[in-house]
Amino acid sequence: MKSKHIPRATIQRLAVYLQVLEALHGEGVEVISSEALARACEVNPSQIRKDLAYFGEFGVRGVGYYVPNLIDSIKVSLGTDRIWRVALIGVGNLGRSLLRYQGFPKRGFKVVAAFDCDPFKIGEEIAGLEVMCPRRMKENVKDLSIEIGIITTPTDRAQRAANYLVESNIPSILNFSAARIHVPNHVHVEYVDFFHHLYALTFKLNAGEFQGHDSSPN
Amino acid sequence: MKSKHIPRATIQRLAVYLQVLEALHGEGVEVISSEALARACEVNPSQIRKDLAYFGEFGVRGVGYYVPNLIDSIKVSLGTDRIWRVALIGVGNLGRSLLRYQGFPKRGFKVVAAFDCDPFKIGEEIAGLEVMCPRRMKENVKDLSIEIGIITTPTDRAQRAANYLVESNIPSILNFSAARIHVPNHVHVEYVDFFHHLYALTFKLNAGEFQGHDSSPN
DNA sequence: CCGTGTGAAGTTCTTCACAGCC
DNA sequence: GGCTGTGAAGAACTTCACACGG
Repeated sequence: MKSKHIPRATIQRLAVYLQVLEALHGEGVEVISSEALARACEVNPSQIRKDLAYFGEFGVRGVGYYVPNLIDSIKVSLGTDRIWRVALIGVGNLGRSLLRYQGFPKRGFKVVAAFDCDPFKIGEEIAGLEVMCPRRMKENVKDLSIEIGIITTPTDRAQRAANYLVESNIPSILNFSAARIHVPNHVHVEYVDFFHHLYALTFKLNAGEFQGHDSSPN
Repeated sequence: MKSKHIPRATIQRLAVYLQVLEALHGEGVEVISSEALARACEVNPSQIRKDLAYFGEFGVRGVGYYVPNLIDSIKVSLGTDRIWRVALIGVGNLGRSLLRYQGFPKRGFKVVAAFDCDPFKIGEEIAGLEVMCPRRMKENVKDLSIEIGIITTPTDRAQRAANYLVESNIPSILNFSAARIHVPNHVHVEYVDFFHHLYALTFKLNAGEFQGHDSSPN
């Protein structure tokens, strides 16, 4: 199986497999079957084999998957076998936290530019980066080959931030603001909002009230 | 259509509709058709009607949806027509940011307890909450009727944090750590990890390289 | 013999198309 | 006339079941 359309859910699961595999590798696990990995990830074993099959044949029949190999293969599949260069726009609380966050490099990302339109913030240095004016984004970013823009502005500034990123030819956007943003078709957008997950919980909790709380059937 | 199984994707979309509707209401929009809302949310109009139909008949044929009504109906559907009480465990950078975050009340949540096992943090006051020892969680939480626990510990402490929450009879968990956690069946878990979204972007960017960057066909 | 890789079957979710109602 | 609500059709995703190969 090769180069068909790949479900979005597959990509999300690959990210989960990767995390779990790295934890297992840290514990010294060298080989794992789809069944064991499935238990750890709480998915169906066939699902794992199918997900991996989109990208190649990484396992050994009768044996399983060699963990370090599989980690590398998934990284290649997801495109995180290299460092992606990121710009951030919106240096509020969240923006600052992300700029200071240490975990980007080992996951394959590097923040190389920060923008905010507040004159009091422009020129400030955070985590080794000087905050710049977004009006000059295009020229400042030209030689940085930035592939991802992160929006951490307030809701009402998000669309303007997106416009700056698009004008600067940044081909993809991770949007932490609560606003829906509109961009040309060739620009990829992902939304991050943990309230969506909270709503998923409140919905399930509400539903559970009618069905009664029976305990785990094990 | 009533009380069938409701797709998880529907819940996520309802959260999006809610955000967009609140923005529109702020702009003075009083009535909206599924088609107009669909454009704003970038989904199919039938999808919206179907999603809403799971919960009732909120529209008027020939007219559309009355925006304030629809906002209220979606809140009831998601269970955010009231305040949910939340406990947080893990007072690191992320935990502190969340404790200080002002946006919970208007989305229907209130953080009422904070825990960390670091003796230097226990007793510290953050945003009006005293950090407590998780070993005493069960007794401290008994009369707080907490329904959601948020895990913001480092990866290697996440399972222990989850155990404390489960022992304290907190029925649902929002996990910001990178660890998969294992809990009894009756406990609901949601995972928040923005790297999943970054991987979705790197995957699409990689895929695009082979197909070439053609511009928006509009 | 065991676990992967994969067509086929099964299930779930989305979109269509139109009846029903304001 | 216009837009919702919804059964039916269609598309997408997941699971099964077994052939294949180490």
